[in-house]
Amino acid sequence: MKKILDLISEEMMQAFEQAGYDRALGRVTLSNRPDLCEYQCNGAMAGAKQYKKAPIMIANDVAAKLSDSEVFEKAEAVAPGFLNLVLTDTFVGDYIRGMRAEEKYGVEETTKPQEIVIDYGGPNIAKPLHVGHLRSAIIGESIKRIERYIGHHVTGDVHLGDWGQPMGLVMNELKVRSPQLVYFDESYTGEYPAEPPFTVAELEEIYPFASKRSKEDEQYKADAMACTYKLQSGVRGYRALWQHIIAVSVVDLRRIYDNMDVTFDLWNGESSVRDLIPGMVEEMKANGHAYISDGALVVDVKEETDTKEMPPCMLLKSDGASSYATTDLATIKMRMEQNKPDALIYLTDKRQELYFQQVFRCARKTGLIKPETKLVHIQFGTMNGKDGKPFKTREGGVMRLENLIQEIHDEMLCKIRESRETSDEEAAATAQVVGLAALKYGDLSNQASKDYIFDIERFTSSEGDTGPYILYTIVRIKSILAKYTENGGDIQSVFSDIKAPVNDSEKQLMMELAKYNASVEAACDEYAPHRICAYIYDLANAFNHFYHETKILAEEDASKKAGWIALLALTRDVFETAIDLLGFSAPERM
RNA sequence: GUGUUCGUAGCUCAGCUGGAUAGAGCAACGGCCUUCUAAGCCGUGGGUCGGGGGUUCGAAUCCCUUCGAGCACGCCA
Repeated sequence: MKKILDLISEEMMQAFEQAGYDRALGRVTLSNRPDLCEYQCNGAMAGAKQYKKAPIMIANDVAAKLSDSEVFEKAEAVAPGFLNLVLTDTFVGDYIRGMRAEEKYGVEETTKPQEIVIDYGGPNIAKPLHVGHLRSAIIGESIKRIERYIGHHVTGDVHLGDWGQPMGLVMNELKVRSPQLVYFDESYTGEYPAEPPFTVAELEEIYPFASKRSKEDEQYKADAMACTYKLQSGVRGYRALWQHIIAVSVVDLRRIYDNMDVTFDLWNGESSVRDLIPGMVEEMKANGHAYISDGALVVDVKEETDTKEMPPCMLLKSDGASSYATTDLATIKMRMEQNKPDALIYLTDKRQELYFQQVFRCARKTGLIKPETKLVHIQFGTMNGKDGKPFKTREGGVMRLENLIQEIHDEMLCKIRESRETSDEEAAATAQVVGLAALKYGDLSNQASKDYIFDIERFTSSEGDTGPYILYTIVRIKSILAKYTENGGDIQSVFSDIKAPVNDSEKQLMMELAKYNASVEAACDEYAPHRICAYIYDLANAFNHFYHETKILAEEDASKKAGWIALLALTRDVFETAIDLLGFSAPERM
């Protein structure tokens, strides 16, 4: 279905053409003076030079051609040369009825579905998720859903950090605490126990402990590095123990991500590509891209047009160990082989911008990817506290993601208790749903690339541009529809009874609904979930205004009422689809 | 130092390829519940768009400059 702005522009372009002007001047935009008109066209002013005519004369010529338009109720030329436009009720009503008839409410699926791998989440094994992991998970999940909705084939990969020094640290500490474990007996040849010798809680306590000690104790650090080496070189017991660490961690990670409605198709990690690294490095050496510089093996990624220093991409450190870039490059190699992607998307903190430039250039230069493969780094800003500095706990430490979610949940529960009587069970369930929406909406409504201030009070409030406000609006619609059904109405039978709007607030609501396809497509093209947030916020305002002005269930004119119920059902469906793209859902009541 | 992002109302943020009086929300103040969820709606006050130049009929938006802040700059991931 064409976008409403395109349809209107088409009508306007015809008028420009008929009046003897360049049709390209007929592009229409949303009005920036809603008190004067709904849409506007500034083409007459843009064309003034070209035709050596006063803009207002051009505008008058064009307006004359639109006097009997079926699209424009009013097309008025105003000084100095604006064309102020108001749509006909019929045109708006027809457009909305058209939306209702389509499965995706006017959004057109792409004609060229792409294979996309999106790399987000990025948790580390044996380390608890903290607030730094929040944005990657939330934004990545939303972008994945949006790209899928538009028709691409998307694979989400969590890309675990499961192969570096942290693994050695944890294993070494386990060895210090329980040297008798069979995993450390290198002469042991039997089966290893199926049960892990530790719990998640222990694991999470061990890592920070070991990390701290390794910075103070040289010998300890050396032992840990030896453990890392034994793991990476495949010593049986260490591999078995490592498997346990991964298994225990992943169960816990899945639980937390599940609670956030974040799901991954692949749970690959850095270790998944360990066997690809030597071959890849050899290849890069052989084809002359990689060379030794300051003892390290690097690939030059400078380009002529660079205005800044561009350090080379490092494949092997001077001690011969692989680095972050090496596993990322090997992962690209693996994905090219397994997924044959048209695009690879990464979500990380914006501080990694330069790093990803290096990796991307290296991948292109060395032919790891096809020339037409898109590499996209979506970078996001920091989540800050009210002081504008990176978010910390009251004690000044890094806050665990679980604790953050718990705080939101508790705050939400409080608000529910204040506003209405419910069972404990329902209150808890509602707090869960609304809290998640508050958190996700609070994050996604900001432009991803910018830092933002995390404020529980603000995010959980139902006033203003917040998740709870959106959900409350949806709940109001659902409530009316539920009552309509209770009173014997059948929503399905009036499904497509949408009529031309009868009052201004209804027309405003319809015009907001009509922007759905353009908003979703913009969000998709720009990888910008905040576009959808802005859209549903406007939609919620338009609906609440309409709701206030119009008594729907009390309406006696059956045909009018049927039209409104149909409009409400569409509004609800658009809302619920949109919030699903953002990664949350609405309760039935709140 | 080099590069990069940013600076819009007391606070948090919009502002699409330059266009008519710079928009929301929060906070403040004032209205609206016997009628579909008041977690709502309506209204009022509040801005030299960091400063200074320039391009343009027209600049928050484009260019230059200056001040201020964040971030990144080969062996951490």
